[in-house]
Amino acid sequence: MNSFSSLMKGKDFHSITTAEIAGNAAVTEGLIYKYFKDKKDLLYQVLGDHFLNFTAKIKARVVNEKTCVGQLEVIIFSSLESYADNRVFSKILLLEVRNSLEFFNSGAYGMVKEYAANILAIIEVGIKKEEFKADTDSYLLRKVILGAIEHACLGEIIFGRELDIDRVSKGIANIVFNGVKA
Amino acid sequence: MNSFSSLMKGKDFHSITTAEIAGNAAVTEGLIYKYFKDKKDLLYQVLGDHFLNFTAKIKARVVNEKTCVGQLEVIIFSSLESYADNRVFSKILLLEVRNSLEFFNSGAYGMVKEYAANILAIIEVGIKKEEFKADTDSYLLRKVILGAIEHACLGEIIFGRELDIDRVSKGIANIVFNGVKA
DNA sequence: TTTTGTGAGTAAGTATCACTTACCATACTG
DNA sequence: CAGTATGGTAAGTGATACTTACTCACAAAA
Repeated sequence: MNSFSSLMKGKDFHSITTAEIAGNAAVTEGLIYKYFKDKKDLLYQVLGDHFLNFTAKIKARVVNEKTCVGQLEVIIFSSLESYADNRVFSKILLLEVRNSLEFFNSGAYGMVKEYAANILAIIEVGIKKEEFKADTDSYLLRKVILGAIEHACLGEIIFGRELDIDRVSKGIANIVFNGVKA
Repeated sequence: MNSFSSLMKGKDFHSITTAEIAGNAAVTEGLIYKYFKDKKDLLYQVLGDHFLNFTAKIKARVVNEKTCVGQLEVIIFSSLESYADNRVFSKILLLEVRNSLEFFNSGAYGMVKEYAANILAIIEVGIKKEEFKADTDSYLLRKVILGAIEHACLGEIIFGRELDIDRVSKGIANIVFNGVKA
């Protein structure tokens, strides 16, 4: 998994060969298949590993926030931060796993679902506590937030652009919470 | 291209073989390489084809709208509609092409850039015309809109869920323009 | 002390593909 | 009619994900 992770820093999943992974780990190709069902399974397990840290960090920060607005702001900031700090993680999650249906039966996807469910719960509490408008569509709000986060990172991941996490996270929160209409 | 397109309805890019594409088109594998540099080039050309219709439809509709808010609403609605009506197009654009850097040198990506540039231009006019707050970050607003559109379609594309285009497009516009804070 | 079982590891395949090469035939064009 | 694109094929080839059959170390059991 370490060998694969470090190779992912430099190229995409498809252009990394099993021979390379094995060579880089100083074992033979066959051994990979003692521990992983196939190459994709290795990918999903590496993603799952990263996702554990990702959610742990977010959870630890969210508990310090009293308001739902504050909690969502923390989630937006922390997500952007994780994506920016961890290229391999974000490359896998945003660019590599989605094109194959297998992923959605993997353990890693279970964690994604949990993360998403958590956001939804916060939004629903926010509506009850009247922080948000009563007619807010919670699923849709989640989509807008998640979509904005992911799209904001794409340029950084694909072209290696710099991302001003603080500015972008505040900007997204501002648009979503207050709107842009004059 | 037709043969490949119809195969894409059922499975993902990687699990479609050149033999299948050729067989389905009743030609031999070699012929594919007379017209396309490689398998990915075929993918990009199919995407480019679809993208032409996509942008044509949007442009025709946008000219009928006077306000920038109205224009953006039309873009959101039309984008969702195209994604929903054309599974192959959206699968390719949202799930298949991004994982490889080659795409960003392809002609299809040029069209994506144009579409994105168009949205940015509308936002900037909107700021000047004071439809939007003066301190609106136009790039960020575009990211939020595009991210929301794309994320809203993912469930539909991946799991085949139904998408209520009218409700979702109105919902996205409402969140982005008016915000959700009570 | 002997036996048995198991996990770590390997070497040498094999099947599948994307892609190439060397041809063939037909229609148009100067 | 010669020459040359154009549309097409058949038969490779090399890379690569995955498999198989095997060794070895070593620990627990007998």
